[in-house]
Amino acid sequence: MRLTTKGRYAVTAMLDLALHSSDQPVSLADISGRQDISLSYLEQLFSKLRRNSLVSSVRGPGGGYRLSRGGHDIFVAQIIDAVNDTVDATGCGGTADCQQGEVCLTHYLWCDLSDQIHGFLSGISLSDLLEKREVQTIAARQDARSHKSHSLPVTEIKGDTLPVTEI
Amino acid sequence: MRLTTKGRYAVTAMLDLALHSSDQPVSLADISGRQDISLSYLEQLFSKLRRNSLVSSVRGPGGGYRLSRGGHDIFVAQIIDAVNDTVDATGCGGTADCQQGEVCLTHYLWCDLSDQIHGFLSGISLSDLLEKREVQTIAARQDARSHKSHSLPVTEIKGDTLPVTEI
DNA sequence: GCTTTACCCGACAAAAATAGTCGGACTAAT
DNA sequence: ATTAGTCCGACTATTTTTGTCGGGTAAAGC
Repeated sequence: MRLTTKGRYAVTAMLDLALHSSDQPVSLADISGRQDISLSYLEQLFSKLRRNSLVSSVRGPGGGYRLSRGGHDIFVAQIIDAVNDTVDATGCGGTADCQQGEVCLTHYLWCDLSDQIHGFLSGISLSDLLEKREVQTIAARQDARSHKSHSLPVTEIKGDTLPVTEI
Repeated sequence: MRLTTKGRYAVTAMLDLALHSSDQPVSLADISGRQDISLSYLEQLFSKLRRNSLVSSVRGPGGGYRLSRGGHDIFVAQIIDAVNDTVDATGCGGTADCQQGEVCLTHYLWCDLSDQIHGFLSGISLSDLLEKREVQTIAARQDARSHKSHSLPVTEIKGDTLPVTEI
């Protein structure tokens, strides 16, 4: 599993889709305008998302895309996996053509971590993200009403020093 | 936070360092040989790791690198942050020059996820990974002794379908 | 002191991934 | 028929990754 801007675009687009879901499907042009992602790039991404049956498409005028199922049943890991066409970059491709025991050791160490991250992201659904935001939006509004500070209403998970800019 | 092969190299190298720690520092040439990472690339990575005081260096013959502190006090997130020199790729660089409300909304949604992942990786130390591996190595040995099957002794976290190849 | 072994550092270059373009299909509603 | 949209492949530009090269500097051992 990799975590790049490509995955971010995909997740963002899916969130946009979840956010604007109604009886009408959402066109890529809309998403492109709202999220500032190029239309053609979105086409590439949604082609993969559709093949992984995360979205369904409606062609013709008034067409667009819909989530294939409820947001509570679509997980971040699935989205990222869908657009990242798994290039096995471990050298030893699972089939244990791993040469010296040492190499394999740390290779497996990394796989563990990879699995942990994947498992973590498999537990976060689109709905989870939306609900979280819902709560925070309200909180921020209340906060703004009371003392209009607190410029970045972002969840603080562990009291870290990280800048909240980039994943 | 991004998750690419660069970060994997860094974590792998740090694990190697933790694994071979003794009174003698470990040379990059050793790590390069064991982990099959080019020496010059390792130099680049360790330059950043040193500047982030995750490792300390000893120059001259017999020199090399050491973990700057115990493995239980070095976390995966720190390593990945260190080598990934944070390029703020959100467009709106935190200072809220984010234009239309919509854009900001999903932007923040993504930041949430980013923070969650970061928090998750901030909770995993080098020691955690090593201990986990320790347990599994023993388990695999026992397994091999009994019925010599079970070719990939990797933790199954959530009964996922993912191939255990790449993070 | 000299040599050797390492870290250090910046500039450069190849390769890969990302991001985006273009042109042309096809589909269905109006 | 026209039009608004998805679809699709090929092509290109940009950026990031990955690695090379050449030369430094510090310290140990002779």
